[in-house]
Amino acid sequence: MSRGGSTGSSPRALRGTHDVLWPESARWERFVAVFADLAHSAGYGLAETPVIEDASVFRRGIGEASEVVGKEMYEFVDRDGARLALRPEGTASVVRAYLQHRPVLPWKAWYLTPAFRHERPQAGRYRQHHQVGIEALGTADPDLDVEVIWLADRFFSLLGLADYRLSINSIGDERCRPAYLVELAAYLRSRADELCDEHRGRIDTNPMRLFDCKRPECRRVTEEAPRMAEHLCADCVPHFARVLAGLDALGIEAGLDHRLVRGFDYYTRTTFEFASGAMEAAQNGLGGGGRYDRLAEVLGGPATRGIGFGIGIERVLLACDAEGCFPADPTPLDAYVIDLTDGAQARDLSIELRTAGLAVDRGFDRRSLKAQLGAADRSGARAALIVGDQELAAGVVTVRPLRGGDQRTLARDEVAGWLAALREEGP
RNA sequence: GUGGGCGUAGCUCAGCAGGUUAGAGCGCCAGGUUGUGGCCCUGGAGGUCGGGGGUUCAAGUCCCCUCGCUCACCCCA
Repeated sequence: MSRGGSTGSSPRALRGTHDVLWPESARWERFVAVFADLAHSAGYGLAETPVIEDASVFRRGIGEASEVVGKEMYEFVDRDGARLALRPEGTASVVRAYLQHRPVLPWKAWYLTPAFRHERPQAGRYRQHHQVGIEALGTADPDLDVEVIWLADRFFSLLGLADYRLSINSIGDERCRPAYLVELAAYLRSRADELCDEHRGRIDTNPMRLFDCKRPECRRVTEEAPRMAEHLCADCVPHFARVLAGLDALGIEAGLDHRLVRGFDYYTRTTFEFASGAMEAAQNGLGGGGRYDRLAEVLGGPATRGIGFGIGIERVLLACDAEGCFPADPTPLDAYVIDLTDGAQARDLSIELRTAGLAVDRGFDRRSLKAQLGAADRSGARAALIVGDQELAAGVVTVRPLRGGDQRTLARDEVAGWLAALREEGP
């Protein structure tokens, strides 16, 4: 098969996108199920919102000066002339949905979504990746910050991950940050000639963005920069202290990182990130989040505080691979029906058993017994059910365990019970 | 956006210094076993050697262009 994109070859998934097929997809199903159960256990309900939004939702929410909006967002004009965008992250959409429907506060939601960013793909980085996340709106209580961070930490441990670390910071609020930004910008201007070209121009538009830069020249400057955590106001100081105390009480280790400002402009106060220690630094970010107490206002709604996080599914599965945890184990079939007559027996028996709550596949095309048994073996079914002319005439089914055990003949109405018992026995 | 590596069967790859109809293993299909999977044996299907152009008597092999994949930088999940 041609791997080229030239004439004559069949279509491929677009660059940076990928298919997740069985059996690998079994892992995704479990991943999402574990997350959903955890979210429900803390009072979070599913929020399913469109992946496509008016571009302003993200431009205003995430920030015009952010990398994601500035050079990565999929944005286009549709047939009606509207400026639309494919969601590059989950939070802005959920807050938009909150503002539109105004559920009673506090409001807690979880989500599963693809996220689109136009970048050059590499290991663990895609143009369409997938995230699960939660958002909680309507309270400034720092214990909510603790709950949210605990949920992320709990999720990782439920997957069996152990080698990861939490970084945390507070980046202040509308009361203390403006003065800090003035001081920061002044400091950065004083050392502007030492900064990388790309970030020198950001000093006045968005000085905190420079903390994200990994180039050594910028890092040297930002390491010695004034720290937000040391300029917090009388409201932010106790908030952050309460968050740290809560994490400590829960036994969650958090490393303070004064450069942790996150890539989206909507964050206030608490910001945090989880990184795997089992992967290369280029793709070790498992997830992150923080408070966004101003986001609802930026999107045109009433002041509504909020906090949440997003977790990258592909990244976390890579970390699981690196740690050898959370294996994929597809749910096995209870039975595979083999019909040696005209096919009507497989048609009717398989549907009868499925209706009774069993997982059943069957052979098609009237293939030989040997071929159908081979297919039954490959299907992973616990048992093969054989109906040939002899069984049909006698009203029975030959049942053959495929993982050890003796073959026997059962009356047709005994088969479902026998399969249920077989399921109870083993995996 | 910038740079490196790589494109031969569904998958993993071999093809020595350019030389007849391009190979292996795995997988798939069929038969050996007229109704019994896994092991074994035999056979079969499956490839415009990513695409285009060039050099040559001759190109999977050499050259150019192009597309794609991949890894890294940046940023992030």
